[in-house]
Amino acid sequence: MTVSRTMSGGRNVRPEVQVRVRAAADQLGYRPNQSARNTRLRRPTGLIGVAVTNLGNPYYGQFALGIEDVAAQNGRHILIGNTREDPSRERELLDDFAGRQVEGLIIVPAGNGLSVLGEGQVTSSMPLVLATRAVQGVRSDTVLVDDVGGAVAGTTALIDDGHSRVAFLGDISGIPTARRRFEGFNSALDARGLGFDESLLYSVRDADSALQAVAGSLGGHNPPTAFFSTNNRTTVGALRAVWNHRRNHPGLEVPAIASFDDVELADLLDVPLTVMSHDPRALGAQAARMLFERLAGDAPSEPRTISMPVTVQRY
Amino acid sequence: MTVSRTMSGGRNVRPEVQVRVRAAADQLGYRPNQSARNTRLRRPTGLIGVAVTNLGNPYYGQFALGIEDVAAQNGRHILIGNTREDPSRERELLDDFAGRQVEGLIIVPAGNGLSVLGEGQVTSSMPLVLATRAVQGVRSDTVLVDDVGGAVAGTTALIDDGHSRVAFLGDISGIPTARRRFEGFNSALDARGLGFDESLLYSVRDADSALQAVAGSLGGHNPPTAFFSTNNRTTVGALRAVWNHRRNHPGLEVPAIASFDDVELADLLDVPLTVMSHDPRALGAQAARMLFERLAGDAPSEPRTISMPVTVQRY
DNA sequence: AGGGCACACGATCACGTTACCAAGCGGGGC
DNA sequence: GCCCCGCTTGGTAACGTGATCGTGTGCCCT
Repeated sequence: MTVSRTMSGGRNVRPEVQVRVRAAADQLGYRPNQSARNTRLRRPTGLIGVAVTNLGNPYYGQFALGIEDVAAQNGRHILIGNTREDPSRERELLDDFAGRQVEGLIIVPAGNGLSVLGEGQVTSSMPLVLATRAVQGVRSDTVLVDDVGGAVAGTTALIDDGHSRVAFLGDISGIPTARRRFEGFNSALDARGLGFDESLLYSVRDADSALQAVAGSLGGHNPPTAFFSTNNRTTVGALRAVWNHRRNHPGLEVPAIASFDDVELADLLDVPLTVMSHDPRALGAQAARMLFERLAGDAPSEPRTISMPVTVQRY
Repeated sequence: MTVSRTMSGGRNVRPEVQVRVRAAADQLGYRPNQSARNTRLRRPTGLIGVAVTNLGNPYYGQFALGIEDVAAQNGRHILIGNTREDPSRERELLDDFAGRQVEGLIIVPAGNGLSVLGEGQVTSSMPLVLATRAVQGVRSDTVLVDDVGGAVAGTTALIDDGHSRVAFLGDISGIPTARRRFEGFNSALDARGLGFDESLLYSVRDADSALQAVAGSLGGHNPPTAFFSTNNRTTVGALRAVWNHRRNHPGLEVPAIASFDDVELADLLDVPLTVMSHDPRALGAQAARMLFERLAGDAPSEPRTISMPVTVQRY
């Protein structure tokens, strides 16, 4: 008990004894065992479980950074996992997180609406914040991006530039975010009395496939004059394809791109670019703040949904 | 005990009983408590502690992804922390990791050579792999990047292009990696009988300060004709500055950049660019493999150091 | 019938920690 | 001198789990 007291502040332990205890601890390499501590105390573990769909995407790096910042301020650590958009991997992670007694979860649900969160097993047992995507049937705090509004604004900007034939790059069957952006895209076309040519819908998910799709599209007959790209990965591919096209066909009008998500250096490329951007780090921080508010009991019992603003910039 | 047996495979439990146990578990939302399990078993926790210096840098996102991949293959999870190059934050993280009984550590030591790893407290108690930077006095598995060789090759390429006045962008006092790259840079100059003008050493650490430095340098008298940039952050700043410079001074020779680390889309910018690149994801995966080899007892007792190759590309 | 054996299941304890309680000691007020 | 109080210190139990062992049951072989 004297050791325990010493290690946790030393209240009611003679200073001289504390010195001896600490010296012995140093010499033996003793460190309090958090696992044991947690079993005894049923005290929070100080861990937050975070699951993202693609850790390698700089977007989620910034997102994780935002969470880490806020977590550190609150004396918590983050346990991070990568779902690769795979629901079964998501389930593994959630089970593991639950077993490790994390205090709360911040999850970017895996694609397809097949997220296992819908089953509500984990959900009910601990605070959860969903990020960037909602899941049907799950009532929890959620931080979304204004996908529809952003897509409307970006698409409208394209139309105002005279584009009436716009292709869409994104996996609307697999990724809910892409679906909502498609919604905004479509309603902006509608609002201006333009239809969408279904043959210009390219279901791509990464930079390479987007590059192929755009190159093919520009090489076909009656090519679009602009591309709507749903995320930073597809934008990189589209930019490369358009850049190649410009090089190979000097003098021709350069196709425009509207990109959801910013891409570093894209503003220097001299490709007509409309960026619908938001700050993933702020999004992560917001999600973390909501989680900690709930943990502290400062949140209303009703789940809250916050939508992060999307700004449109032209390059 | 019947519950315990059921939850861990169900050996020697009647199927009918197993069904009842699982039903009850589902209904109660019961999940085995990992903390308790760990105390009882002194069994590994399945956790790997990872500390990086800047989670927001896409470089470390890829690095973490490489670790996560290998960790998942080995049934482990990663606990990730951001040191922000701050040794005291590094200490906090390491103490916390140790207390949580992580099985091993993969650490990018915080800058300044002040990494607390030098004190050897944590080091001795569990397997450790250092990544990208070594720490004086610490004998452990290490995965480095061929900083010196890469810098020599990149610098030599610049010289072969006719550049003799090259500025250096990087924080050589704060970041060991920058120091080694500076070493290679210098020895390449030496080898060709060129000296380095100390006034062209810019101690910058992020994109903004690099942009300022390059802009100032190009605006001064007797400006350099090329810049050696130590990492992807400083390269982004340098590219922007050079790009602005080209726009404002059309017709003038465009300054060249040699960049350690690749930057997405930089190849499209029409700025003479030499990239000394390596794959951070492979680096992370390598570090993780070394750690798991050691955990499995398959590693020689002598610490190993692996150097990841650096390739030079021209754009 | 008796012995042996495989299987099913629960009682007990230990893992490292801390809450709680009890005991010892010294000082101050009466 | 006595009592009470506060500080210090250690004994004990309990957190949720699983290893070990003992007990009970049913089956097969002789």
